[in-house]
Amino acid sequence: MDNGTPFDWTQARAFLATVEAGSLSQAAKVLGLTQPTLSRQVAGLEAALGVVLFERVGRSLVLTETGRDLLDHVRDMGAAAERIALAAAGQSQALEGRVTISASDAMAVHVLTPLLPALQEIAPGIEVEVLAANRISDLQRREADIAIRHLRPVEPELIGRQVGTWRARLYAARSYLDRRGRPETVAELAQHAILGFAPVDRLLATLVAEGLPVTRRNVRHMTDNGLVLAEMMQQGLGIGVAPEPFAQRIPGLDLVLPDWPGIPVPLWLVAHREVQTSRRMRIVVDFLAEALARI
Amino acid sequence: MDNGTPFDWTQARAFLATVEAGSLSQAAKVLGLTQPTLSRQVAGLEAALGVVLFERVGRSLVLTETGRDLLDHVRDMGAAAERIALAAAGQSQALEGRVTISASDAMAVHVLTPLLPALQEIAPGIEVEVLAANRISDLQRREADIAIRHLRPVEPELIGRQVGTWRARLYAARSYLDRRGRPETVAELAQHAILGFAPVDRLLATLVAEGLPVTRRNVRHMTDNGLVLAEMMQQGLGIGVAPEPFAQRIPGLDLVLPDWPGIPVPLWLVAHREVQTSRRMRIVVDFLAEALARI
DNA sequence: TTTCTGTTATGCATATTTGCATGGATAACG
DNA sequence: CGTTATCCATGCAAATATGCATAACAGAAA
Repeated sequence: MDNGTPFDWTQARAFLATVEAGSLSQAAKVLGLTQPTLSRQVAGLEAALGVVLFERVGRSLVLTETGRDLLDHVRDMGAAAERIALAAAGQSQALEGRVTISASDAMAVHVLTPLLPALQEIAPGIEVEVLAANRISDLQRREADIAIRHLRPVEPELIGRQVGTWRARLYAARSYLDRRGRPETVAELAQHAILGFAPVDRLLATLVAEGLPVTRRNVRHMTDNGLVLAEMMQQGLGIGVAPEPFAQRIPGLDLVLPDWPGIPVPLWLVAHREVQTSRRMRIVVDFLAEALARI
Repeated sequence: MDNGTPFDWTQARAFLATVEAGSLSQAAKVLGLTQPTLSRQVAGLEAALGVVLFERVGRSLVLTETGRDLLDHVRDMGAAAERIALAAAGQSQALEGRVTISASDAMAVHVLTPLLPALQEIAPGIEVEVLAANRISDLQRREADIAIRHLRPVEPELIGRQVGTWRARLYAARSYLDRRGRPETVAELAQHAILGFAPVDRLLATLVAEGLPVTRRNVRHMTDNGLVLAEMMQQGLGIGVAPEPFAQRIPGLDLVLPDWPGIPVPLWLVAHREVQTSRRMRIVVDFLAEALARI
C-alpha cells in the first residue's frame, strides 16, 4: 500500500540484484545474503510500493510490466551507488585497503604476480587482488581499480598512461622445429602450423598486415587463454605469437625468424579518473608504471 | 576500509537525509528514525567507504570536501529513488491507499474539505491527506499527488487541466462599511484600507493593472494566510480581495463595488504525468474536476 | 516414470539493528 | 557569567531482520 513512508533503499538494491542476477538465489550470492532474505526484501518492496514486481511463475520469477517500468529508475539508483563507491575509493587517503588489478592471464602470471613481493615491501598495508581475465574489465563499475591493457582507453572517464611497448614475435618449441624444420624466410611460414590466440580472425588480420603469409588453414589449434597457448607451444603444436617478456619466461622455446621485426604491443596502465586521486591507488599505479617500464 | 562488499544503501539515504536536513536529529525526524540510529548509519557509511564525510565540529556537523564530492552522486541516488516511488504510485492499480492533495489554506478549508464526504462515498478505500500550504507543493518530489493551483503548470512532467475560472472581487464587513463609508466608484478606493494578501507587491500590481487606484499606503494589514485574511475582513479591518466562492462562505461580508468586474482566477488541477495512470489517482482527479467545475 | 537440480516460500532460533535514556559539549541568550 | 536549548555519541534492553533448515514445486534428464 501507499503510506507516507518512503520505501527502504535496501529493498531497491535487492530488487535490482534480483533482476540482474536472474533469480533470488543468485542475487543472494552476489550480495552476500541468503535467498530467504532477498525473497522477503523483494516482497517488502512490493508491499511498500503497492505494486507487483515479479510474476511467480513456476520455478522462477519474471518481471511484470510494472516491474519493467520501475527498473529503469532502479538501475539509475544502482549506477549512482556505483559512482559513490568509485568516488569514495578515489577520496580514500588511507594506505590500508584493497586494490584490484586486472590483467590478461599471461600478464597476471608472468608479470604481475612476480612484482607483488616488491609492492608488498613498499606498501605493506595494501591488499592486492589480481583479476586474471582476458576480457576487458569494467573499470567504471569497479570490477577492478587498475587495469593493464594493450590499448589506449577510449572512455573519457578513464585515464591511461603508456608504460612501454613490447614486441610480439614468433616462438616454437625445439621439438616442433626439429620435426617440421626451422623456417628461414617469412614465406616458409605458409607451410607451418600457427597457434591461434582468440579471436583468431583478428590475429590473422594482424599477421597478414605484418606481411606473414598465413591463413585460417594454418591454424589448427586455438585458445582464448594465454597460458594454454604457452602450453601448446611447449607441446610442440606449432609456432605461436607471444610478446618477448612472456616467451623468455617459458622454457624450451626458440625464437623463430629472428630477423622479422615482430608486432609492437603497447602497454597501458589504466585507471578511472576518480580513483587516481586516491593515495593508495597512486602508489600502486606508480609502482606498476615504473616496474613495467623496466621489463 | 575498502573491502569487496559494497556499502549499505540505507546508509546512503541516511547520509543524504542528514545533509538535506542539516543535522542528524532533524534527519531522524524526516526519516521517522531516531538520532542515534542516523548517527550510527552515517558512521557506518564512513567506515564502509573509508572516508570521512562530516567534520564533527562543536555541536553540529559540517560536510568535508570528500563528503561534498560524494554528495552529487548521493543526490542522484535520491532522485532515482523518488522516481521509483513516483512511478510506483502511478502503476498502482489498487483502489485502497493514500492520496495527498495540496491546496491553499482557504481552498482546503472552504472547498476541498467540504467535498471529502462525497469522495468518501465514491471511493471508501481511499485515504485522503490534505496538505494545506500556500507555497506551491513539489509534485515532482511527491510532497503531494494532486495539487489545486491557480496557474497552468510549466513543468513538462506535470499535467494540468483547467476546471473553471473564479472571479476575485472586493468584500468588506458591514461594520467597516458603516464606519468608513461604502465606496460607490473605483476612484474612492484610494481613501480605503485594503487588506493585503502576501506577497503584497504582486497583489498591488494586479489591482493596479485592473484599474484600482491603490498603493502600498492603502495596505495597513497583510498576511500570507487566506484564513487570517478572512478573519481580518470579518473584524472590519478593511476591504479585501477574495474569490466569490470563498467570500460567500464567510458570514457578514458585503460585496463592494458590484459593478467592478473582478479579477479572473483560473482554477487548475495538477498532477504528475506518472501518477495519472494510477486508478486511485484518476478517480480523485476526475471527482475533483467535476466537483470544482460545479462550484 | 523416477530422479535430480534449481527455484521460491515459511517456521524458528539467533544476530543485528534500533530506540530509549543518558552524558558531554557547544553556541546563543538573558 | 550562568542558563538554556540543541546537538552528537554511547550503554543497554527490546524490536527487527537475518540465516538455517525445510517444504513445495517445476523442469530436465535418465
